[in-house]
Amino acid sequence: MNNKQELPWDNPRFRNWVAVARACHVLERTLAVKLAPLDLKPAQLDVLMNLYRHPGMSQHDLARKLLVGRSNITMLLPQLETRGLVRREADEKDKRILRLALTEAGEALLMQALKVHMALIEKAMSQSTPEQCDMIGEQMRKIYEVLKEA
Amino acid sequence: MNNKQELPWDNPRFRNWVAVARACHVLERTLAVKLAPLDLKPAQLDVLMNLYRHPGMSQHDLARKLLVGRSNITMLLPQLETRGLVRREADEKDKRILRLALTEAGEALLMQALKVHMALIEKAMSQSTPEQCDMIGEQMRKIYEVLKEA
DNA sequence: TGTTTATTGTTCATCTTTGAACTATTATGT
DNA sequence: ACATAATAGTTCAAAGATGAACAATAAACA
Repeated sequence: MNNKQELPWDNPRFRNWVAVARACHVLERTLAVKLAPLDLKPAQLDVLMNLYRHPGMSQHDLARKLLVGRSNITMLLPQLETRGLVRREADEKDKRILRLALTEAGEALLMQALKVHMALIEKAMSQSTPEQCDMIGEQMRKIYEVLKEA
Repeated sequence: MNNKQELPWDNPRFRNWVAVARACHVLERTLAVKLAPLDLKPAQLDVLMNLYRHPGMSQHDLARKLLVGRSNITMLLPQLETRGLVRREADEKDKRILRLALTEAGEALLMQALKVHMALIEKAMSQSTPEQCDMIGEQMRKIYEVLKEA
């Protein structure tokens, strides 16, 4: 029995995916540093971004979008609410649900943070041609679809 | 002053990078689930993989490879050492350094874990043609190089 | 209607991760 | 040689993430 059949490192798919993971990791890390002056962490930025795009989301919806547990959201939101960045109000029809939205301050801070985030992504993705960039996005969306219900 | 200049979501680079991040996140999450039967976490697998490829590494080297702090390694290794997966021995010339290597058991477990990891990556990357796959890897390596010293 | 099942959000104990301060050892510069 | 700086690893306290158990509410169904 040959345990070393074909080492993963000889497999292009493996090597290339490792590169993807490393690029992600280093960008996330860099983002955390650049976001520090705004007193914002990547996870918090993710929340603000999603609330901007989908105002009125429930915490459950948000958790699913962010691929984290509901308890994570519960722990994350009070910080943002206390800072006056996020508003939380009970749904009229379904008293279980809390509807989430950005405040003006939240939106303003988001815009600042987006500049930082955008600059970083520009730096990263400007390595590729527009065609390459779109192709990468397309493949990644496929991967997400394939894996999300596995 | 126009705060909404061009919203990031209108920018292909932004949207495509978000897709990359999401794909990474969901694959990492799935890997954690599939690795659970081996009582191994993704972070631990990363350690085993690196020690397999670079036996004799120091903890400092390992931390840099994994993009984590040194203290993280200090907390991570004793678990693996106690389970008999990793060996740690002092360097002769430089008494500060601990040289790391896999044990036989560590290598055996790594091979099992790699099958799981490989299967997952196959599932993800088989969405793309070999050319697309290589291109993605190439671009991601560029991104890593650009960002790692920023 | 009344009972059972699902869903939303919270709590809590546990495990990770992190960075700053610390010790021990080696390198550097005078 | 001696003082200073740099490096490897550890410790520790604080912050984050996770999942199971729970309370409140709503939905399903008999």
